Amino acid sequence: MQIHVSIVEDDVKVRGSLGRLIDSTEDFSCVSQHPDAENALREIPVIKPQIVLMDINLPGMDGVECVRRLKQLLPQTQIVMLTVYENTNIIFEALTAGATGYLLKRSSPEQIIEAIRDVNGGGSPMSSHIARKIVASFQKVTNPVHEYEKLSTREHQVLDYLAKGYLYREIAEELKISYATVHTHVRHIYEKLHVRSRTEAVTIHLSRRRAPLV
Amino acid sequence: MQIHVSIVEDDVKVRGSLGRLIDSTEDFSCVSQHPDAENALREIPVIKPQIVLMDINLPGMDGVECVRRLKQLLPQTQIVMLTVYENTNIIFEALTAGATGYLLKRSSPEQIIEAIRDVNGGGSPMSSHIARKIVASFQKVTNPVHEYEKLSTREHQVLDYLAKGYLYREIAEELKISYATVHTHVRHIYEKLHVRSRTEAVTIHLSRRRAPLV
DNA sequence: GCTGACATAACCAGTTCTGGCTATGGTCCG
DNA sequence: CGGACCATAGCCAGAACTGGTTATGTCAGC
Repeated sequence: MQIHVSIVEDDVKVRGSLGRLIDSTEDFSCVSQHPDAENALREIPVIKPQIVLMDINLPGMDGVECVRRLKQLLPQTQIVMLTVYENTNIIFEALTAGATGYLLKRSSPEQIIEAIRDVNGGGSPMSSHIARKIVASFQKVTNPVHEYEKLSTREHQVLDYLAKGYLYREIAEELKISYATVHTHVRHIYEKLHVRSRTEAVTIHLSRRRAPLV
Repeated sequence: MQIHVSIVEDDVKVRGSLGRLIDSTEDFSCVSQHPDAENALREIPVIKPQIVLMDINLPGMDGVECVRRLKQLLPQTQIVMLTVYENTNIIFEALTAGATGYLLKRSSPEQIIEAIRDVNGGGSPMSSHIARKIVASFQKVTNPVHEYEKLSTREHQVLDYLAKGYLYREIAEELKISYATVHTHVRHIYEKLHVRSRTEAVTIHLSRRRAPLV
């Protein structure tokens, strides 16, 4: 028996090529396509596909909210999120909302097909890159303070300068170390704090520096 | 009569070429060179040059502190700071510490000579790029809140997303506008807040959002 | 009706950051 | 002594940001 797949995606070109990809696969069938969340919520409960591919970014209601509602109506349906970027917060929200997998749009056709097969087989497909982010997100949520405390002395110093807006080059000069070393410290800081940018790290830093007074 | 110039610069190559540049100029004479602030503070008061070229970044005591002390000992001496980068904070500190001019190291030999002549003639040389930063710094110091209030509604929205660590691309998607427009908003925000990076803008943003509660 | 501010959008050229690696030497602990 | 950090440092590729410029349409206010 064929696996029925529905697609929710506002970009008509992406939607079309996904549909063709699915229909061109032996045991898959694209049973419906929806340009927005509202349309999807109206029609998918009737169609009852096994799998839904859902774009995160939709006009009007976003993909995450759509997953939340759809999952309530169709708990058996597996939903795989599609996104062009990796935003840790949204990944986390989508998963708690009920998504089963999480794929990057730049994934190859083979990977997408494989992912659908995986979900149908009880798996939870996601790029390894995203998988790490998810683990990180959970760690962040369940244990946010601990990680910050793990920063070494040097890493704290570097973070201080990052918060002041210094360039790597300037931090290197201030601390009399090389640019490469600053770079390495920054990477370690990001790993420990589970963030992907200076701003996110600084936000944590600033909030932590006030919190201890409580 | 010749203009006597002293140089404070830790990099021996830069020091050497500056010295040669000065000595190769008709009415200039490089009367001393110093590899660090401590050496400069010990010897320059004895030599009493008219002009001092001072590197901002020195091992041990930095150039700004050195200016502060040197100016106390030799109020008549004009000090021109040399730096490889443009950090608004340091520029401001150097000027309040007593520096008269501010030059980028990547300035041409002609510009450097011209700057020394300018200082000796009562001027205050600095690259136009730096001049703007200084004006901005003063505006920032004398009127920090006003500028922030000038942000338009859209700019405030964008700044909110910047603070959350969103990429331009993600902000564009959220607000349903193009990447280029986000870029434009960000530039306007930086101009109004007189900053050069996301982190600096976000720092102001976060501090403002707490302040009104007081 | 013009001026000024705002929101939108695009182009280009640098610069900076992010994230994979690998690697060495030091320290501390079990 | 081995293992686990830590601090240091380098290479590389790709992504993102910064800054300068130009341009268009809208809308409020004079």
